[in-house]
Amino acid sequence: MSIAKTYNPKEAEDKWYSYWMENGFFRSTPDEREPYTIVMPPPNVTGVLHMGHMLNNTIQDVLIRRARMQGKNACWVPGTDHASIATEAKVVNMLKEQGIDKKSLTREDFLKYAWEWKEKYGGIILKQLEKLGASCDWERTKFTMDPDLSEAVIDTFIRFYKEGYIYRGVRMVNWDPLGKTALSDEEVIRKEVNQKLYYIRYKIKDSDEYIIIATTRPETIMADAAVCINPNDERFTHLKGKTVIVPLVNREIPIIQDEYVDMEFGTGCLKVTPAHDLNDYELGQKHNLEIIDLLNDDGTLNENAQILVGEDRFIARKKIAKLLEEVDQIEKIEDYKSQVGFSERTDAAIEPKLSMQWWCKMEELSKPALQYVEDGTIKLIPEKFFASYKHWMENVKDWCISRQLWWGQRIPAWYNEKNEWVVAKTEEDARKEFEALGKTVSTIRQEDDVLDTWFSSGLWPMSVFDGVRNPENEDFKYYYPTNDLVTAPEILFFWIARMIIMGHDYTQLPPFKNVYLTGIVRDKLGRKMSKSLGNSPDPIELMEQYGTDGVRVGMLLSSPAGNDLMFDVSYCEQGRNFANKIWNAFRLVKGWETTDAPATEAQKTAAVWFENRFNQAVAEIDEHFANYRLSDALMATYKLIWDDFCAWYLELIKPAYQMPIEAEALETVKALFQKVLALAHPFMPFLTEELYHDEIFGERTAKDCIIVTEYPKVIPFDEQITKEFATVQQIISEVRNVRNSKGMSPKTALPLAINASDIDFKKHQESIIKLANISELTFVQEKVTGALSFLAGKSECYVQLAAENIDVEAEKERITKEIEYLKGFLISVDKKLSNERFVQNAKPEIIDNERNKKADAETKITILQESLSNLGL
RNA sequence: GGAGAAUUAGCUCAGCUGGUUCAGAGCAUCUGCCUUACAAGCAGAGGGUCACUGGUUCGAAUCCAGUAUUCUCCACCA
Repeated sequence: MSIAKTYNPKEAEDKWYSYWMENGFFRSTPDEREPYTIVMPPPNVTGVLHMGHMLNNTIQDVLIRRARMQGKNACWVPGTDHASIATEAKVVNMLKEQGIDKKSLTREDFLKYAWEWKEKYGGIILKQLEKLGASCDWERTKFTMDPDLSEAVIDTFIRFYKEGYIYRGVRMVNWDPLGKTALSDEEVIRKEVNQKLYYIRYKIKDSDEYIIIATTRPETIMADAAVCINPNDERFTHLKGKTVIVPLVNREIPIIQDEYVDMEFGTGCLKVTPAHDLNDYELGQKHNLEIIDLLNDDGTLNENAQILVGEDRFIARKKIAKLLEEVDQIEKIEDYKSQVGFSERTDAAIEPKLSMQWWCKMEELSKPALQYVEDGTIKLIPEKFFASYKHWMENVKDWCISRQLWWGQRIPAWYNEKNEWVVAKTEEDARKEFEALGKTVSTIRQEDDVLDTWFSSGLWPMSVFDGVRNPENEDFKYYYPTNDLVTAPEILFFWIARMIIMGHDYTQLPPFKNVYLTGIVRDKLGRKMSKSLGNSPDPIELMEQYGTDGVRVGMLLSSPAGNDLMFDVSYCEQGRNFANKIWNAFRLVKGWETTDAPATEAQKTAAVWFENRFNQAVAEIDEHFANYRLSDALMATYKLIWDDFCAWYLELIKPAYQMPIEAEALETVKALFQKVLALAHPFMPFLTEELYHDEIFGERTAKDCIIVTEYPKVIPFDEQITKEFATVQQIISEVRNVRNSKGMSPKTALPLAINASDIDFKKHQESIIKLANISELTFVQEKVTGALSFLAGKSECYVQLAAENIDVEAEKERITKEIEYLKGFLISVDKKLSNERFVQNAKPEIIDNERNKKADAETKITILQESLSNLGL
């Protein structure tokens, strides 16, 4: 036999992936079948895929493959996301490394580089997904900046604008001085940072007195508009109505009063800098203060600062502190920890900044989106995420949707020479708009504003089917709403909430029914896998090493929904071993010669049992899938194959060495083998397809592939068969144990007697028991003396050994121990039963159960005690 | 500061509405085996006061309260 001893994944993977593609098995077009749709969360084109993507897409592939096999019209739409700021930051960096400054480029030139980047990395990503075995409909591959998707984005902007959800206004925004763009609240990551708290003396005008103010940001003092105290603060009553002098620039500012100020914190005095702090801004509005913006877009000081103009804000901070020290206006400096916002993408410290931006009103829009999840129209899996979803939805603020970038969909606003503006899809429309408003326009222009990436990905489930531009098209009507969305909990607000909001606004429907939230892939130490830590294995390398199927199994084995996954390569090893196990089971069957004979009694019994066990497992697996417990579904499959199929069924029907197998038994095992493979296919697509096509299973037509073969259906099974067989398994196990404990070789045949007075297994199972290398099997009506005994169910079994092999003392001890345990057990049962309150309160079936336990234990004790006394003979 | 979750074997996790699936699984460990599909394997074995303290109950890993530890999300205190 020339078949390899271990499974070699490489060959099978390349072969079958292209075969599936060539035969269009991933393709989906609307037909009369029930659709099953998943849209892939589009990975960013910022780089290559990491383990989190791999897990995510493996889950999606398992779901889609299973649905496909179940006869549904399975459609998995792949794609990538342009990831506006993230990609632009990467491209800018890449250019910088080549010595090119973004500023030196025109918009068009820059976009050319960006598109090149997208082609390169988008391509790598799609290749990685192929390697993973992802069975998506590649002909539907979309990119969030494809012309049709971009048009959908622009249409939506205009729609929302007309509906009154989008407006333009000057607000405090999160400004990223590195990306030089505004950010939404969600794109700001707060981190605790060690800072200094500077206590600065402000001189009170016409007085020798100073007032001391604590701040972490001395570089902003030149923009101070007031000093604020709490009106209830008695320490400062005498200062009411006075003014103070801002140090260094000697500007006079008022002392105002507001209860906002916390008397306990710092010195109880607050400097108010409306241009550079959200709270100060609000205070400034309230008290009508001057707004002095002293920062440029890139975080350097502008001429409003008067001093240190052009200096970076962090350098300026130190220098200001020094200057203040020189004029003796620093009281003290303390170490201080506080939360500072950082840009999610560029990691620059965020600057609160007043800026004209586009905003999306969220309050109205978010209501139906909350409703869907609240009433179960959309199910979050696991449910625990509902609480934070609800909280976010109920407290959502307006969404800043404009970004000062080039890479993205341009905001369709047009400006005339007077800076008046209209919203319109094209320049032509814009001119008409202006005309209609009676405004002159000679030159018309757009600004460098693009839309937040999440504005476009929010449309994803609709736009991939062209449902925004053309809601009546066949694809959209057929595939939408989609079924399952598989993604990370981190983007619950970024993405999921916005898809629901936008989907509802367009269609009055939820965009999907179930949201499966996967965990974060962490390393063994519990750290999130990241490039910077270098603790993330390269997924491609892993697949090379363990096989794609092995890696898929490895990832799924340890990832219950919503829980983080402590990833370790040992899981992949387990996956590889499992693939190998199936491979070798196949080798065994393939190696059998046949003889034209009917199956033996034992083979028939084993087959009946396994088929029943199989059906039982299918039901369990189905249940697990219904609850999105994929790791449990996989484990059930794993155990069915490894324990039941290989360790029991195949061992039981196996002919003696180099003997042929009965043809009938072989046919049965082949049929069952194929069913088992079908069950495993969603998890291990390549191995199962490879084996499915082996000649031992007969000729296959070109389209007869496991990927589209029928997935095992849930059919009734007989629990009694499983139970009876369990007794047989126990007997075989015990006999092995006897050999093991006596140091005998498995080849030693032993005689076995079973006390059939209380037989709870069928006689036809005799044939199975004999397979445990039993020299003589007898059924007796009474005790057998001078033998090792054990209980299987309620039947006592005896293995007759030569006297020297029986250690009477050890046997006595063993049996005594068992009796003691049973007696203790009996006492606890008796205690319950003699407790009046128990008998009164417990449900009747519970009481019955206790009575049965009691009877059982008593019987066993009797049997064991007899054995004990027999030992003495 | 607020909210949520978790804590069960060495590791990763199951244990639904309290009572034989109640103390489980996989991996790892240990002991035998290179037995003729597979040492990436086979046959066995050991291993847990169910974080802690109370409460409810005839009965608690399971329900309640508190404590401790850990994690996640949200939040503008200078």
